[in-house]
This record gives sequence, structure tokens and C-alpha cells, in this order.
Amino acid sequence: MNSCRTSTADTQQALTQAETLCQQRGVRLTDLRRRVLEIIWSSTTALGAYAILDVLREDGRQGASAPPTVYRALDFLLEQGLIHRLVSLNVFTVCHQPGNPHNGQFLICQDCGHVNEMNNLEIDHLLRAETDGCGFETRTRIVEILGRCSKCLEESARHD
Amino acid sequence: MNSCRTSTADTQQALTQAETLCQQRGVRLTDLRRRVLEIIWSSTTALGAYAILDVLREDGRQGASAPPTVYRALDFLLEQGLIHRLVSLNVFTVCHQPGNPHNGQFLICQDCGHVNEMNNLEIDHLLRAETDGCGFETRTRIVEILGRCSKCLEESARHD
DNA sequence: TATGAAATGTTATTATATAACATGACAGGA
DNA sequence: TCCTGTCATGTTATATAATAACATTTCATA
Repeated sequence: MNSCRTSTADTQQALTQAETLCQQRGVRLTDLRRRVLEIIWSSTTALGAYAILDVLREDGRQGASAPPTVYRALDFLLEQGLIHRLVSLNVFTVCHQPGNPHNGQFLICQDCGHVNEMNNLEIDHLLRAETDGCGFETRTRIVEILGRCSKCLEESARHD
Repeated sequence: MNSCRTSTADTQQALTQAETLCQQRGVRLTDLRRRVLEIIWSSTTALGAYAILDVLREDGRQGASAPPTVYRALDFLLEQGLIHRLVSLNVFTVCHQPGNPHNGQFLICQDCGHVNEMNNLEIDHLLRAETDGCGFETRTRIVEILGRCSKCLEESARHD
């Protein structure tokens, strides 16, 4: 359920799925865009734009030394729903349901950096009810919960 | 229900309440801090740190020309629960329940900039249930909904 | 009125993001 | 095949947001 994986298999599957989706939609998952998606999938934590940029530089990729390169790729991936942006931390993380446009709820561990994407429809419902109630037209819903994940809690309890 | 007012009366009342709260808590609502709170209350929209800084400069306040001045005041006001920070826009807005620590839900109009603070306990409940369910310890809850308010929707409908 | 803690002033820098324009890649039509 | 226009990327510069580090001032109270 974590938003970030280290498993190469997961990453490969995600890339294949992205490829398929882009083909269906008639948009181009270029080398650069695929590589950025791969970098995000390969990370155990959500990454900032400049962290991604560093990896591109390590790749020795020409032109990858400038911010617009990575921001444009990120914009594309966001538009296609292949990644999510966490506004509370200015970082980017994978999306587990790229075919299905959605705003998830994100549990973000401030200790280990892990991100857990939830998709609780009840919450979506309540939020929609609330906005409908006051005639507000929703474009983007942001639900981010910051704290400590169970693993880090256990970890710290053990060291007491 | 809007988070920002133009009414001087509202602002004055908020400042008085802030004064009282700070006194009770034994913390100092200094001139600078009070002024920053006043600037935020006086604005019809949520303000960024640098916008607040501009107003301080207009005041002719010495030393108000540097970012740390305003960020420190904002940090204080946030700590005391006198204002909220909207992470999706990097702006600050007033809090309507300064005595009662809470994470609200914010409806942010991308047309007119108005912010509407809701405090739906059901949503809090659901989010808590979700985090409890996976052993996650919540420190901060962020719920921000971006879109268009009813007023702006009507406005644009009228011009069609 | 001394004194220490808290608040503010000040300079510099880091972090995040975009503007603006040049160049390159690539699909579809002549 | 080779134009040609569109989309993608390269490149330089800059805007915007936030903090680090240290100096100075303010203020309650001893």
C-alpha cells in the first residue's frame, strides 16, 4: 500500500502500464518522461524536483542539468495522472491507479518519509457533500496527513 | 464564514481576542505580531509572506524589510493558533476559532482568492478512523479544496 | 539599574519554481 | 523523400518562498 517501492518488478510493471496508457491516449511517454517516472518509482520516499534532477545529472543526460527539464516532465506525469504531488512537502510520489483519475488521501511519515496513499470514498463523499452544500465547484482536493507511521512508532518504542 | 474580512470591526475584535488569549497564555503579542495579524485580517484574500512584508514596508517599519521578520511573526501566530497556513498556495489566512486548536477544511476559490474555513467534525472523525486503522500517529491534517466559489460561478454564468 | 531571555534587525544563502527564447525530434502531408 | 508545423527539450536567467547565522534591541524582574 505504500506509495513508493524499491522493487524493480513493481517499477517495471508501472512503466509498462504507463506506456500502455499513454499510447491509448495518444500522448508520448518520451525517454525523459519515462526516466523521471522510473526515478520516482525506484525511490523508497517521495522525491523533490531537485532530487530527481540530481539523479538525471548522474545519468549524464545532456540538458538534464536545468530545472525546467524536470518540471516539464513532472507536469506531464501529473497531467496524465501517473504521479501525485504532495503540496505539504513539495515532493512527488507514484500513483497506484493511473487509469482512474482521483485525489487520494496521503499519510506521510515525517520520520522515514514513507507515503501511504489511501482512497477512502467516504471521505471523498463527505467533502463533495460539503462543497455541494455551499455551491463550491471543486477542481482539486488535497488531503495530506503528516505524522509517524506505525513502523517508526514501534521502532521508537523499542528504543525507550 | 469567509476566512478573510474587510470589516474593521471584525479585525478589531480578532485583535482583542488575540490579545486576551496571549495574555492568558503568558506569551507576548508584540506590536509586530499584532500588526501582522491585523494585516492578515484586513485582507480580503489569504496573503503570502512577501505580500505581508510589502505592507510592513509601507508602514515604514524599521527592519521590516527582511523576510525573517515576517516569517518569525507568522511562526508565532501559527503556534498560537491565531492564523492558518494554506500549503497549496503558500499563504496565510485568519483563524476563526483561535481558542480551540484544530485543523479545518479550507475551500479556496482560485478566481477571487477567497478562503472559506469549514470545521466538519465528521471529516475529522473519518480521517482519524483511517489513521487509527493503520496505526499512524497524526500530527497535522491538511484538507484544502481548490476550485471556484458560488459567487464566482454565478458571476461567470451571468457573463455567458 | 543590572541581567538574562526573548524578540527583532541584518546579511547572506538555500530551496522551489517559472519565464522566455533557442534548438531539436518527429509525425503527417506534398 | 523532404518539407513543415507541432511538440519536446535545451539553455539562460530570474522569480518566489524560506531559512541560517549572527548582531542588536527590548523588556520583565531580580
